[in-house]
Amino acid sequence: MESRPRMTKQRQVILEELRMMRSHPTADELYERVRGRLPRISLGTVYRNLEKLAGSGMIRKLDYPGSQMRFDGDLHGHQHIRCISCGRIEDIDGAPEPTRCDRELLAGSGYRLVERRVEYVGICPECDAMEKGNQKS
Amino acid sequence: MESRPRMTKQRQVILEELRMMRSHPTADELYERVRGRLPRISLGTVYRNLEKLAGSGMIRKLDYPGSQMRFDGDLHGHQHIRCISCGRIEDIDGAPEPTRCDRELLAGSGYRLVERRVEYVGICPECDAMEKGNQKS
DNA sequence: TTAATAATAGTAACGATTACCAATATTAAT
DNA sequence: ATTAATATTGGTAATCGTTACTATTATTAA
Ligand SMILES: [Mn+2]
Ligand SMILES: [Mn+2]
Ligand SMILES: [Zn+2]
Ligand SMILES: [Zn+2]
Repeated sequence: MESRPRMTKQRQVILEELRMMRSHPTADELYERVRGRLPRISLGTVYRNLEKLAGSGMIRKLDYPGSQMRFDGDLHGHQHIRCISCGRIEDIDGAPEPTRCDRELLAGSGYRLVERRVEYVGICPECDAMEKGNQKS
Repeated sequence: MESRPRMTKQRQVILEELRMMRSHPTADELYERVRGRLPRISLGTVYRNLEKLAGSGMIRKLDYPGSQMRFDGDLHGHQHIRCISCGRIEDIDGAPEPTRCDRELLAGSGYRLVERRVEYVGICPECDAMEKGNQKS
């Protein structure tokens, strides 16, 4: 009835490569990377394994609105900021997400609060410089 | 060079219907609704107009991770909570989004903070009751 | 009216993700 | 090592929300 996961070469390499990267790659970015070591791997396998690994808590899946999913091999508690210009996601080390008057705010809704996500959106230094360069007005 | 928007029957009806609805419909939900008044309208027209209306600030576009876009005809400043079970989005009237130690947190990143989104995720009363009913264990 | 051109309906294309399936690799037991 | 059970794979097709295309129509200002 139950099914034990098997540590395949593909799963191993995907996990290793993701942990090596400091960035937060999309599935196909990671796919390209992994192909360096396993040229015959398929994109579907990458998706499948990322899903499994995220499900078992070995990696983090980051899904932000309006962009494809990204993955994080760093389980250390940290926040992220996303660049609205290029989509890059950077780590923010620091205090865990704060909580406050949320209870009061939600009191009337009848909802059972499961998660409170704080999403930071900004412009990364590179894009900022670029925008300042191409100023039209 | 410049282009002035035209108030077509379709745009008018889409805006009216969205403003009437208290829910936060997806494009195709709104499409079904609008077809009651304009049977020959196409889904593409609904998408196109929602985009235009959102761009000009006449409606709000809500894009949450992992689900299709939703739209809000209510411009009054308010927050939302989304049910992770059924996807429904409900209004939360109350204080505007708080801000605090964010500056400090972001100081080291070099990013220019554009927006700080607080997303509430929970279980709506209906889904909560349903889950309590279908308990397996 | 007229002319200029947004906007439309219908449909095809897109891109990220998932589903399918016969072949293969991993695991645990022999 | 051999085996048997089955999780996983590679390759590909399908899905689904959304966007792009295009000939035709409707809106606007003159
Ligand atoms: Mn990270
Ligand atoms: Mn709302
Ligand atoms: Zn950037
Ligand atoms: Zn619900």
